[in-house]
Amino acid sequence: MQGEMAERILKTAQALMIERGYSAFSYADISEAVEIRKPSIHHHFPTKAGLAAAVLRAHRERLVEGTEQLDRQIENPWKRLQAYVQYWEGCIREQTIPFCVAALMGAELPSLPEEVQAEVRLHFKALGEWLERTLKAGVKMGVIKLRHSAATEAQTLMAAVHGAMLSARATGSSDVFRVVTGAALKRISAAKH
Amino acid sequence: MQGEMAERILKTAQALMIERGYSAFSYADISEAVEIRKPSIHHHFPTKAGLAAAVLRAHRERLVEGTEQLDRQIENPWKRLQAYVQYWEGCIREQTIPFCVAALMGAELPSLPEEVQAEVRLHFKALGEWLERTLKAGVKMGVIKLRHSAATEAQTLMAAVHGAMLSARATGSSDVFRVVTGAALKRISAAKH
DNA sequence: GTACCCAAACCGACTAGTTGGTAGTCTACC
DNA sequence: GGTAGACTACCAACTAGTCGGTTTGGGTAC
Repeated sequence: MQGEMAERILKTAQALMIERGYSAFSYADISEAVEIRKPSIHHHFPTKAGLAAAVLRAHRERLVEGTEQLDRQIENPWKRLQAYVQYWEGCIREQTIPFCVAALMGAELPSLPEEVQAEVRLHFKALGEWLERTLKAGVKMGVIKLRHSAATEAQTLMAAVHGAMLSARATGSSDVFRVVTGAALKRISAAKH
Repeated sequence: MQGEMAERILKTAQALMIERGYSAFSYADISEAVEIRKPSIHHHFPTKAGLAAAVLRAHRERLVEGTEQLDRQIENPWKRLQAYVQYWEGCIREQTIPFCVAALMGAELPSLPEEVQAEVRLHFKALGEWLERTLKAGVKMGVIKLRHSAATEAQTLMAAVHGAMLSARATGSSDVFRVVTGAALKRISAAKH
């Protein structure tokens, strides 16, 4: 991919975007955290919009890679969804990645540069498609049962995850996230409970 | 409450906050929209944090008034929840209030002034409590049936609404919101479907 | 070996514009 | 004559981004 410094800038930018959103982080903030002069950041990422888009692109690539790995390693589609949700619960609990960058950018969407908006939309599309695919596979295997269309249930699940993230941030506790997403998964499980 | 100009500033500030979030709107923006000089805004709202807090306070007061009205006018608790959701669906469809200010501020919470953070938390608390109260009343009346505790189901419903708002903004369509919240309501309805 | 070239990485100094906020003044009204 | 509301003029701090220049390490021709 790119050099080590570019990688460090990307990582720091993501952390700042997650903490503050797009317009509340600056090149000066990154400069301080990465210990590099401000103009040098422009050398790696000429514009702020380009940097934010790169952060989102990397985030989406990790999503795709992560879900593909789940598809390979876990046979049961319901447990794949559980693993996805548990991954986020860990991130929120440990405060390593306390929010999804793309979801946060989604909230600020109208004020974002077109370049960044496009990346946000791609993330929602990619996540929605994986959820729908996985739900359908679960129904086929008899481990998931749905009351509505797979598309609707996928959107419902995504909304539950994003909404639970919001509540977790507002209340300052990962418990809400665990409880809400846990209930959402239980609801579509075909196993008796 | 206050004077007419203060009211206009509040209204404009809310619209800007909903569109852009906290840090991406400025006194200059309000000045242009309301047609008043920038320092005159400081006369009504000395600080930006105070203005944002006032916007959230007003928003919460409308929430409390609105839900109290629903409690009085609609006997069936399930239909009260439906009315609440339909209100938002209309706002999103007509793009009058395309997002909940408090939810958006919740996403940006860590970067907000303490004063504003407190108001955001109060909103989540007030909404959660009304949802829980209404769910319990519905169970008592036999129009709602729950699979989990009322507290969990209230948090689930709130997450569905906020997550659906996010998806609606990201996709630019109110359909997602209608479908997701519709499914969430159907799920807790005691009526056969 | 060494003289040369090049591109990537980096930096100090700077720009034009914006930010939230202040000081002091003017005016209209009770 | 006091007060509320609005104004002009201003401030220091910060914003993304630019400019010209230096350092560095790797290739390459002689």
